[in-house]
Order: sequence, then C-alpha cells, then structure tokens
Amino acid sequence: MSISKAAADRGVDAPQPRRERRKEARPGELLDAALDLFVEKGFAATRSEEVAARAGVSKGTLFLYFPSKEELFKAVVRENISGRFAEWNEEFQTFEGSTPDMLRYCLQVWWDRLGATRASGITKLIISEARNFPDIAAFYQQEVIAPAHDLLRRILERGVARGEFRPLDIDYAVFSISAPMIFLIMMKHSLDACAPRNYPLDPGRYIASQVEIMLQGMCVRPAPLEPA
Amino acid sequence: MSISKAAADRGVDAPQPRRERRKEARPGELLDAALDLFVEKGFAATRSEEVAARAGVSKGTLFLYFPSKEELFKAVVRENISGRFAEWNEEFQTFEGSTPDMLRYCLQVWWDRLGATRASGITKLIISEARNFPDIAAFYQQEVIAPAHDLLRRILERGVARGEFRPLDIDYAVFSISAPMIFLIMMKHSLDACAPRNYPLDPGRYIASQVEIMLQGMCVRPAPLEPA
Amino acid sequence: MSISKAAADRGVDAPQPRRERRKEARPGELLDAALDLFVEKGFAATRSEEVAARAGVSKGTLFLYFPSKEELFKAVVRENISGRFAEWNEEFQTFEGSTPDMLRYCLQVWWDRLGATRASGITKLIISEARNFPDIAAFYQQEVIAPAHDLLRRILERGVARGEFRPLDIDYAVFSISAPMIFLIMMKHSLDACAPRNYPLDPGRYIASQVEIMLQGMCVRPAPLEPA
Amino acid sequence: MSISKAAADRGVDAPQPRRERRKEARPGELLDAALDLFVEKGFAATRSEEVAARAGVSKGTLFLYFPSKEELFKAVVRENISGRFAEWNEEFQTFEGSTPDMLRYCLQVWWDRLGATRASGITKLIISEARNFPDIAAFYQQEVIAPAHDLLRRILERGVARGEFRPLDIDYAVFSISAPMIFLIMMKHSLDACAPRNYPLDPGRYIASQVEIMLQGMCVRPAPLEPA
DNA sequence: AATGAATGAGGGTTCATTCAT
DNA sequence: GATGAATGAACCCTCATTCAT
Repeated sequence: MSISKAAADRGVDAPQPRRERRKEARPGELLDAALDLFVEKGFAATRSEEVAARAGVSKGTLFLYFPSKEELFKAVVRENISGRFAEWNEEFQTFEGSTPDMLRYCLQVWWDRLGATRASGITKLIISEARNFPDIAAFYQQEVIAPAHDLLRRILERGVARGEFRPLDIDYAVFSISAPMIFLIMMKHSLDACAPRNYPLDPGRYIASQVEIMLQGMCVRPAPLEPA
Repeated sequence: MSISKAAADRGVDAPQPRRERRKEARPGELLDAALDLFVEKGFAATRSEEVAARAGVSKGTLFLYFPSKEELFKAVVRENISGRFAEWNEEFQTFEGSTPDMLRYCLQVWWDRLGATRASGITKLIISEARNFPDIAAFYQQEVIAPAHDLLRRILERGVARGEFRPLDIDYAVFSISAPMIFLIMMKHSLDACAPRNYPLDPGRYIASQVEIMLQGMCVRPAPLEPA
Repeated sequence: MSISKAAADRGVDAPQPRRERRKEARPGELLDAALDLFVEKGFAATRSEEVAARAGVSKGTLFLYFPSKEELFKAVVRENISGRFAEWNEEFQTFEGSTPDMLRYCLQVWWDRLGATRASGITKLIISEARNFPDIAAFYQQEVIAPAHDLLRRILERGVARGEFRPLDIDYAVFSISAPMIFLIMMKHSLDACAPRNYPLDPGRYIASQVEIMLQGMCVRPAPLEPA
Repeated sequence: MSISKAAADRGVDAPQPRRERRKEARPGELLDAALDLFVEKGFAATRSEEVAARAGVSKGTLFLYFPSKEELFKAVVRENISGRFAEWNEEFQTFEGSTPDMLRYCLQVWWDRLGATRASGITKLIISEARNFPDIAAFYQQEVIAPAHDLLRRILERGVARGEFRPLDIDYAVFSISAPMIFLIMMKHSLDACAPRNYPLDPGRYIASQVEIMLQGMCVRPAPLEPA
C-alpha cells in the first residue's frame, strides 16, 4: 500500500522522457521537491520521506545526499537564493527613463518575477524560520537582503543625483519601499493561504498605490495623489 | 543540555517546599512561560514539558490547567492580546480629538502596548505557522484580527462621517494601515532577532511617518508632507 | 471548570436530607458508585476520580478507604456477592408445586430479581475481568456459582426423587439450565448496550422457551413442545 | 519484570542479525503475537509495545504494518475469523445432506475451527469490551456477527424450503442456536481460564445435545430425544 | 549508488497515587 | 479525617535516521 504510493508518486517505471540526466540531477530534484514542501508546510511539518517520494527516490537516498533534514533545508535556501540580482542589476544599469519610472518598474519586476512566483515562498520560509536557523538568517542577509538593498539604494541615489528626488535618508527610504512587498509576500503564504480573502487585496493595485505614495513624498515636484 | 536546563529553569537552589500550594498563581506562571517559549520557538517546536519546566511544575500540572497545547496557546492569546481589546475599545469610544489624531494615537498605542512587547511574537508566530494549524489561524482571525480591523474601521468611518477624510475604500485602507505595523513586528521577531540591525530602523519614527503618508492620502485637506 | 463539575455531581452544599449517616456510610457510597461505573465502563476505563465524584467525595478520600483501584474493584465484587441465596433457598425449601413448575419459577425469579436488575452488571463484570483478577474469579466461584449450582441441583434431584424427571446427569443439566441466563445477561451488558437490537430477543420469551425445551428433555412424560 | 520480559520474548540468545529482512513474515508474526495478547489481556490492557516485543520487533515496526492499535485488532479479526467465512460459506454452499445434518455439521465446524482455538478469545474480548470501544463493536458486528448470522439464516431457510423444518421465526432461531456456542466460549475464556473445571463440561457433548434439542423443536418430524 | 525495513527517542496526553495542608 | 494540587510513569503514535542488503 505505502509501497505503491511511493511508486506512483515517482511515475513507477516510465522511461522518464525528459530526465535522462538522472543521477547527476538527483540533488537538484531533491532540492526542488524540498522547496515545494518547505514552503507549503514549513520546516517542522515537512517529512523527509515525503520529500524523497516527491523527488522520486527512496528515503535512504535523501540522506545519501544531505546528512540531515536541517542540512537539506539549508541547501534549499542556498540553492534558491542567488544569481538573479546580477541580471537585474544589469537591467537597471542601462535603464534610461526617469527615476520615478525606474522605481515603478523595479517594484513591478520584483513582484512579477519573485513575489508572484513560487520563489516568494523562500522569503516566507526564511522569515518564518530565521530564529531557529540563525546561520540561514545571516546567509540570507548577506546573499539577498544586502544586494537587494544596494540595488534600491542605487536607484534612489540616481534620483537624488539627477535632481528628481529631494535629499533623502536613503536607508530609511529603502526600508519603506521594501516593506509593502515583503508584507504582501508573507500574507500570500500565510493567512491568505488558509482563509483566502481575509485581506481583500489586489497586489498590483496595492503596490502601485504604495509606490505613488512614496514618490509623492520623495519627488521634488510631486505628481497629484490618487485616492487611497 | 536538556537535562540541566530543566533543573535550572526550576530554580535548583530555591528552598521551596516541593509542593507549594499556589493554585491562583499557576495559570499566570504557565501562561508567562508559554508566551516566552511560543515566541522563541514557535508553536510546533515548543514542547509542553518545557513550558511546564519553565513554570517550575511537572508536565502533568500543565494539563491540570490547560486541556491541551492548543488551548494553552489560545489562553496565551487571550491573556496578552484579545483580552485587552475591551479596554482599548473603550479608550477610543471616548476619544474626543480629531480623527487624524485618533489614528496617530491608535497606532502608537498598538506599537507601545503590543508591538514593542513580547506579545508581538504571537503575531509573527501566527503568520509563520498559520498554514499548519488552521484551527489556530481561524481562532486568531476571529479573536484578534477581526476585532482589530473593526476598531480601525470604526476610526476610519468616524473620519469620513465627520468630513475629515475623503470617501474611502475602507477595507483597503484598514489593510494599508496595518501593513507597516505587521511588517515591523515580523522583522523584529525574525531577521532582526538573529542579526539585529539588519534594518536600521526606529519603529516609532517609521510608524509616525507611515501614518502621515496615509493621512496625506486620506484627508480632505492634506497637511504638508515631511520628507520620507 | 473541573472543580465545579465535581461539586455539581455531589450536589454541592445541599444538606443531604437522607444521608445524615455520612462518615460511616462513606465506604458503602464509594462501593455503590464504583459498582455503577465498573459495570458501565469496565475496570480499565473507570477513572478513580469519577468514582469519588459520584460518591460525593474527593479523589484523596477514595484512597483513604481503598488502597488502590484494584482493591476497590475487589471490594465492589465482594460487597455485592452474598446473602441473597439464603433467602431464595428458603423460598424453594417450602415450595410445594410440581418440580417443573419449581424450575420455571426458579428461572423466572433469577431473571426478575437478578438478571433484569443492576446487579446483573456484576455477573458481566466478573466474567469480563476474571482473567485479570484470578482471585476474584475464585472468590466468585465459591461464593456465587457453587451455591447457585447447589440450589439448581437440589431442584433437579427433587424432580428425580419424585419421579417427575428421568434419571439425569445432574451436573450437566445444571449447566444447560444456567447457560441461557448467563448468556442473556452478557448480551444485555455488551453488544445490546451499544447497538440495541442486534439480538431481537425478548428475555422473558427466550427464558420460557428454553425452560420448556429443557423440561421436554428431562420429564418422564414430556409436555407437547411449542414452536421455537 | 518488564525489562527482562522484552528481552526474553525476543529470544535473547538467538544469533540472528539485528535487522533481519523479513518483510513477508512480519505481518503474520505481529498478528500472531497480537492475537495472544488481546486474548490474554483484552484490547485496552494490551500495550502495542508488548505486541511488538513478542513478535521480536521494536515498537515502531508495528506501526509500519498497522497504522493503529485498532487497525491491528481489526486485522487480527480478519485474519482469524472473518477472513475464513468465504471458505466456510463455500463448504456449505455445496453441502448435500439433510438440513439437520447441515446444522449439526455447521456447529461442529464452528466449535472445531473457532471455538476450540485461540481465536475464540476474540469473541470473549468483544463481549467484554464492546461498550468501551463502539467502533470495534460496530466493526465486529458487520464483519463477523452479520455474516455468521447470514450463514445460519441460510441454513434455516433451506430447511424450511425443503420442508424439513416447520415455519420458523428465523431471527429468533438464529439467536437460540448461537447462544450455547457463545456461552461456551465466554466460560472458556473467563472463569474456566482461571479455575478450570468450574463447569465439568465436555463442549462437544454440550453442543451436540443442544443441537438435538433445537432440532427437536424445529423439525417437522422430530427424532426421539436422548436424555439430557 | 540505492533501497526500505527497522529503530528508538521523543511528543502530547492521561490518570492512579501521593502528601502538605 | 478530607482535600485537591501535584506528580510522573505510562500509553499511543510519529518520524528522522541508520544500515544490511
């Protein structure tokens, strides 16, 4: 019974059309399965057997690649946090419009490419489990938060330099800008996930209005404010 | 580690008689210990025996006062959060100033009496573990979120009724107002708790400025905006 | 909550109109409560606190009179097995009708005065728990089964002596006669108690028909048999 | 006591490797151990760890094969009782003799293959604990009692259809026929198990004579009755 | 490398029993 | 004597981890 369930999950003896890489891909498949489950259930409630089953391997194999559930968790976080910033940085390096437009674009990209995707689960995961995994938290701080803040900081400094923004407490502004995004991501993966519509919120609308509000406060010549 | 910890928690060298008759004090001591541990480790990772040990009693005694870990948690929420709404509601019932002042005062009270205290850890816990404990999420929604939103809603409606605010999408405004508070609390209990000063932020200043921004958008005759 | 429940069970502070004997009656009241509960729930599932509550005393008091739950159980059984046989023996000593009538009367008395009453719970109790309490079983054998069998034996011997019955294997006949009674009692307290009407049985009808069948087999001049 | 018992049960001096690979044998060994213990101590008093120990495995292994103590019990019932009905039904489907012979044969089979075996302890257990485990009682009612009664009912109906039996109150007759069997089993596992020979009874003889008595009452042309 | 049967340390909860008052 | 708060040994069950194959 439990035997066939595991077999079913991994597609029994089908010849895996697009997975001929098999062996080398193992750790990746495990990390992928683990990401899904950790995001969905959190660290404690995710059972290692379920991760293995979803990756199509046996429980023993999981421990062949990762010495413990905790190390698996750390590997999942490390695996999924990286690289994207290089690409985005470049995009913004070559951005040519006004800085308010740049900021609008930046937040929209953030939401579309991260917030709205499965990857936002990692943000939720980190924030939820940070206290139980301090080294993960430190790692995340270095690898994600710092680069992200740097990007925002550069945008804001560009605006000030070009005379579009008033002089700003930059750290503070960075913080104010990221807050709604983080908040949205947390809600999406917690209360909204169990009792949808506790928060009757359209993310796009919320982000857009928050950006305009921030810009209102930062711009030298504020645009007219829309109703909240 | 766990061996000596229990002993230490109980106050090894205290000369108290083994069976102190303290029926009245017990529930409070247990709730206090439980709050600490729930905030520190989350709901799932907090073991009931550890709560008992920290309160200086045996495992069995805990279940003498609270029929289950879940009920213990609910009691913690009532003791530290929802039980205090009545009092706060009254405070606002009799508030006589302008509605913008009322809103400023409300958020300051929220931060001072909840956000800045241990109890704010509960908010973080709920958001972190809601998906795994739907009963608890539902309880919290009813007992905390709904009343809190009602309070905010009443304030906003007062502002509209008195002609201080423009007509508002109230649900949306309630949401926008709570977001910075929730965000602040999340950070305090996750990333900030492991590596303080990730966010070089003064909560009071952040909240104050967010309120002004919101008021800017809501008021009929906006006050001049300070720099972000 | 649990405090008031116990208080309610024992009638709080009512002046106990018909229980002025109080102290001397304690053990009896405890045994009485325990009988009810043991019959209803069996030994393992009966909680000593509930016995105490039903008797109107505290948990501690129970252990003042009986050193353990097991001793309480034994005392309950001993207390309730006795005496009745003397009375019945006398009744039958002076019976003047035919022996078949005597047997019919005997079984009817057995059912009416024991089987149909709360006391039949003891029979069920003993049979259910005999293996876990061998000394109880021995005690019951001596105090109840032996006298009861003696009574039946005397009736049968009277029948043979008076030429009403054929020569009988008396032990065997005693057994055949008691079986339906015991069976009825067991059913009443087990399967019938949870899913009534598993056994579409009217006890009176069943006993009567069983007696007639037995008599049919034992009598010198059998009466015509009714349909089963 | 319990320390050395577990060791003893496992076969202390057996030179087997600590992890014998015996997946096929396990369930059977566990069911065997469980039957012994359920019969000996009842359902509530049987601890799952002890079952595991008697089967020579650890606590966890038991739950690898049976998801709960209750399911273990159900499996024991299926293995030893209800799983065999199919075979017996077939036997009776093809029975070609007279219906009285069929009934005689049926009860003899019942006694030989169930009553006289360890499995009869389950019947006693059910009757003893039905009230405390309504789920189990319902299961047993469905899985055992109903099919058994159906079998008896079919035999009786055959007799009536073939003109061998008088028209019968079938439910009632089913009941009358099973009663002596149940009674015998109860005694065997309760009083007789502690002090054998309380009832100086040969089961075969008792059953045979009870059948004849019943037949006497049911048959169109009764055979002459033997002395009781 | 891969498996999956087996382990055993807990985790939440219950309840007979104790003992300071 | 009586109380009932407190204890702690069990109990059922889970699951990360191990290891013989």
